[in-house]
Amino acid sequence: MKRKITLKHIARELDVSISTVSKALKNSEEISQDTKDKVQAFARLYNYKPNNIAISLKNKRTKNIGVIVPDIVHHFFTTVFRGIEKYANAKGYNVIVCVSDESFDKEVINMEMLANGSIDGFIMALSAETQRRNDFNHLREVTEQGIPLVLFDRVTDEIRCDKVIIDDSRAAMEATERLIRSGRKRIALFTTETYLNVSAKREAGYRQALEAHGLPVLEELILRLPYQFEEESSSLRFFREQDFDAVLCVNEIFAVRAIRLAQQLGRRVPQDVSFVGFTDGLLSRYSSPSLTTVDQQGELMGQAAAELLISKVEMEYDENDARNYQTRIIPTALIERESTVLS
Amino acid sequence: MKRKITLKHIARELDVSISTVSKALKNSEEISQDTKDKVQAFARLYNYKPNNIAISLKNKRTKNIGVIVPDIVHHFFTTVFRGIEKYANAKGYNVIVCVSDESFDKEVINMEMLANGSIDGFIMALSAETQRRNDFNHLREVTEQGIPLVLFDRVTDEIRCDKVIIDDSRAAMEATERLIRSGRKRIALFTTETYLNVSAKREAGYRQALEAHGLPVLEELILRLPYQFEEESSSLRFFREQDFDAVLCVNEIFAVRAIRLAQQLGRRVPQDVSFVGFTDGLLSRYSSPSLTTVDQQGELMGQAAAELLISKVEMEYDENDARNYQTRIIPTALIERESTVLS
DNA sequence: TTGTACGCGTTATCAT
DNA sequence: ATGATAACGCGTACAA
Repeated sequence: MKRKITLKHIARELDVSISTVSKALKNSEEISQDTKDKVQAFARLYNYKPNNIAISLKNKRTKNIGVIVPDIVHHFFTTVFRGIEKYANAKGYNVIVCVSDESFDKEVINMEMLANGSIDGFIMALSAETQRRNDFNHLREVTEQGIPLVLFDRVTDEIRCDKVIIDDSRAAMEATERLIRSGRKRIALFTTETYLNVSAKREAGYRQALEAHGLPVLEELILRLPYQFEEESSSLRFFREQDFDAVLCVNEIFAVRAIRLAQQLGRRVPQDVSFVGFTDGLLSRYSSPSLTTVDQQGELMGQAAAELLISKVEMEYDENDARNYQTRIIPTALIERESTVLS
Repeated sequence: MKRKITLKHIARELDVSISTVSKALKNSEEISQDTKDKVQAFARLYNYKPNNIAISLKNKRTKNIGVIVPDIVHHFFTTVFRGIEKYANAKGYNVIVCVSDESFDKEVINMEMLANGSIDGFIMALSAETQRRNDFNHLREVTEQGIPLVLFDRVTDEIRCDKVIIDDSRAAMEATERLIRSGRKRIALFTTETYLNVSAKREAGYRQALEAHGLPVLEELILRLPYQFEEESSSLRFFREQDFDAVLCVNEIFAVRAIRLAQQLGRRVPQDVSFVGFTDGLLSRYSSPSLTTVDQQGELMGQAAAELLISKVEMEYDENDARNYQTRIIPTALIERESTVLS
C-alpha cells in the first residue's frame, strides 16, 4: 500500500529541509533550479498532493460549503442542489449536504456540526418545523460568528442575510390569470397547511389574481391537504361537493393526483377542468395529460445562492459590505402543456 | 461579531495553560474540581466547541465521507443518497457529494480533490463514460492509498472493493416472468445503449426468462434508445412496425413515455399491452395507469453501502481483514400496479 | 540558496 | 494539580 506522502517525507528522503521542499514545489525564485528539479521530480514520482486538512487549518478556509435542505428526494431541492454543486465545483469548492428531514432538531444539530470549522458558509432552505416554530436562534448564532449564510426558497424575514427566492405570489398570480384568461371562472386552489411560507404566498397570489379580475374568492374552493398524504378521501369529497372548472395546485404531486382523480370521476382534462401546478419535474413532463406548471428554475436558484455565498466567503471582511445583504428573485416561467386549454 | 473561541483564548482569559483547559473540558481526573468548574463555566458561556479541522488533522480522520454519483436529479441516486446520508449522520459522519455528470474527467477530478485528506472513504456509482472507457486507474490509486471504497449499482469487476448491487439480471428475469405468467408471448425490451452495465444485465435476465419458458428471443423486439432522448420518432416507428403485447423497460421514464405513446396509438394499457419498468419513483406511482415496476430499494442500498464503508473506515488496519471484500446484493421487489393485468 | 522558527487548534505524553 | 512540549502537515517571515 502506497501511503500518502508528505513534505516531511520528501525532505527526509532528499536530505533537504521541509521549507525548501515547500518552496521548490511552488517554483519559488529563492530555490536553485537543481533543487527544484530534484524535488519536483520526486514529488511527481510519488504523486505528492498537499493535504487539504492542513491547508484548511492554516488558511482558516475549508473550501467546503454546507447545504442543508429539508428533503433531497424532492425534485425541486435536487435541482437547486445541482445548481449549487455545479457553480461551487467550478469555483473549487466542495459541497457537504445535510438533510433536515423537515425537523427543527436535525436542522440545528447539522448546523452546529458543520459550523465548527467544517465549512466556509451555509446555503439552506428552512425545515417546515423551523418555520412553524419561528425559532431561528441557530441561524442567528451562525451569522453572528461571521459565517456567511444564504437562504433560499424557504426563507424568513427574521434573519438578515442573503436570500434567493422566487416571487411565489406573483407566480401564483400569473398562473391563476392564465386560467382566468382562458375563460375559467370557478378556480379552486389545492394547497398545503399554511405554515409553509411559500404556500401562503402562493395562496395570496391566487387571491390577488381573482380579485384583480373581479372574481369572488370562494373559501370553499380552497382545499388544504397535509404535506404528505396517502389516501384521497378528502380530495374525493371535494371533487364531489364542489363545482369548479380549474385548479391551481401548489406542487406537481398534488396536481397529478388531482388530475387522475378528475379523470376517474369522468371529467375531461383540460376541457372540463384545467390544471396548473408548481415545480417542473418529471411528473409534469411525463404524466398524461402533461402538466402546465410554474417552473421554479431550481438550478438557477442554486447557482445564484452559490454565487452570493462564495462572493461573501471570499470577500475580505468589511463591516459595511457584510451588512449589505441582497435578496435575489429568480424569475419563474409558466410552461404550457396539455392540462390547460389555450385561450 | 462573536468570533469562534479556542482553547488558547480560554487559557489566556483564565490564566491557565492550554493543556489544563483541554483536560478540564474533558473532565480529566488530574484537574481540580475548582479549575474544572471555572473552565467549563467559561466554555459554556462563550459556547466553546472544538474545531473540527484541528481534530481531523490530529486524528487523521475527518468524519466525512465522499459520495460521487453520475447524477443527483435521478430518483434512484437520490434515494440511495438518502440512505447513505441517514446512516452516516447517525454515525456522526458528514457527506460530501460530488456529481460526475456521467463524465470520466469530472469523476477523476472529484476523486482526486477529495482523496487529499478531505474524506475517510468513498461511496460511488461509476459514470457512464468511465464504464465505456473501462479505465479505473483513479479507483485503483485511491484503494492503493488505503482509502476505503464502496461501489454501488454501477460497479466493475476490475476493482477489488466492497460492492452493493441489486441482482439486475434476476430482477429483470422475474419481471419478465411476471409478464409471461399473465399470458404474454411477444414481450419487447426497451433498453439503453449497453455500455451501462446494469442495462446489459437486465437484458440478460430478460433473455433468460424467455428461454426458460420456451419463448423465442426476437432481436427485433429489442429497442435500444439513447440514455437521454427528446423526440419519440424511433419509439414511434417501433410501435408501428412491431407486434408485441408487453414491454419491459429498463427505467421508469422509458416506461411512462412508452405507455403514453401506446395510448396515443389507441392501444389499451394494460389489456392490449402490459408494461413493467425499473425504479419505483414518483412517475411510477402517479402516472396513469400507474406503473408496475421493480423497486430497487435505493435507500437500502445506500444504507448498506454506508454500513460497509464506515465499518472499514473504523476498522484498525489489518491486511487480512482489509482484503476481505464483500458484495452485498439488495433484494428487489416487484411492485404491482395498473400497467399489468393480473394473471 | 537554504534552513529555522512559528503558527493554525487540538491532544497526548511527560515533567514539575 | 498544572504546565511545557511535541506532533499532525503546511506555509512563510526571517535568519543564516
